Amino acid sequence: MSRKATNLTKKKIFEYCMKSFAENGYSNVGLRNISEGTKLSIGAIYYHFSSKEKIAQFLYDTAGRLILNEIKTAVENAADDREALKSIILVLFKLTEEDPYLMKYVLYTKHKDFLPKAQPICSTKPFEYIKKFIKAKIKEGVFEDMDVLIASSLIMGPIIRIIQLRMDNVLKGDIRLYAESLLDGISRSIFKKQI
Amino acid sequence: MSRKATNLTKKKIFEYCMKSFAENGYSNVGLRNISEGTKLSIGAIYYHFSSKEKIAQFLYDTAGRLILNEIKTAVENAADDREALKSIILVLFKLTEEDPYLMKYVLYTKHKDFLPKAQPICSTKPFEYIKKFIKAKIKEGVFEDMDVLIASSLIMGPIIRIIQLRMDNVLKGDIRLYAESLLDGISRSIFKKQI
DNA sequence: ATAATTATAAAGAACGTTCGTTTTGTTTTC
DNA sequence: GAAAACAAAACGAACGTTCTTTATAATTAT
Repeated sequence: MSRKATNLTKKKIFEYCMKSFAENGYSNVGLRNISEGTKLSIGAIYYHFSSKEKIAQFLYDTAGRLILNEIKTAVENAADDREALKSIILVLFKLTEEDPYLMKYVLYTKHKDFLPKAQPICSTKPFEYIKKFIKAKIKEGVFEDMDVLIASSLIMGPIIRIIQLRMDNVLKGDIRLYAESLLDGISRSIFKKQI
Repeated sequence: MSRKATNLTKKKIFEYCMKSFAENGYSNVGLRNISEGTKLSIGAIYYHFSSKEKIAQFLYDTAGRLILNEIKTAVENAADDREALKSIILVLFKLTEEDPYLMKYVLYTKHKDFLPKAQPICSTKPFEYIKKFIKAKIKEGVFEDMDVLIASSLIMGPIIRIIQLRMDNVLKGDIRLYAESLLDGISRSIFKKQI
């Protein structure tokens, strides 16, 4: 089956580039690096991707889609609002622990460097979805009444920061252990007080 | 005055590179770009900096020192703890508005890409200083008792996030207008409740 | 069913550019 | 006239991409 073989090599390119771009930066990874790392010829790589930029494009789209799906199902299956928030934290923390290169690629790579019409990370699909969720909760009166971007920053800011601390190896252990404590802090900052 | 002329051209290189690295990314800015942008020859640039990497190194150190000083004086002159926190926010927001390229360079540039033994942003001097401040406040019982890195994330995470939203032009206006609202949120998450 | 043909997949050398750096030379400044 | 400041050409290496060739698999014809 040639199709299967094709997909396998494409996956090999995908995985190596995700890892290498995340670790070394897009500009520091050349076609010859990719060729060595995947044990494929440059010709083979160009057979599957028409340019280096297309690889990055593909990584970006795939990563975005994956994260969005994970968050979506987590939020939709949550019992209440606090659980939904917890789910978001845990999904992102889980991805950080189990697929760190994906997370590094998404959060660290300056996509503007190679994607011509770059949408900043914060305008990407997963974050747009979360923003909508927050907007709804403010309208419902669950969250304190404030600018949605402030609320979004109060929620996502600390989460992303912890993830970065983990990726920079400042935090050495599994960050899922911090989820509850972080959730407490975030909750205090945005949930409306009970009277 | 030859020394003065030297410092002027060095400053010209400094300022153009700060702006250009921040906007286009270190790897996308070549010596020929710098030469054009500064109206200096490549030889002149190499007379002042022994390598391209040294320029980035110099920018990094200068920016770090500048931010640290601004934060230090702001915190030391604050009347109380809440004011200190507010000062940190306002100093960083002010820098974002008045020196956006410096802020972009510090927050966006992947320093690991060109600085061999890269210390992550979070371990940089200004952030270390803030971490110490937070640690003290936890010990004093001013902040809730929690892991210092969690507290640090709850404080710095939202601030940095707002700054990024501004730099990505998602937030269009002066972010200092959001300082109070952000401070409220952050305060709720970390200050110990009064009984 | 086997042979011929055609796509597909992969290899690797070669191309033209651009990169950071070096070298050599010229103009200033004291 | 010596040192400092700048200019500009040239260097080798590395870059992304293209081109030509070869092996393998799939399809068709006999």
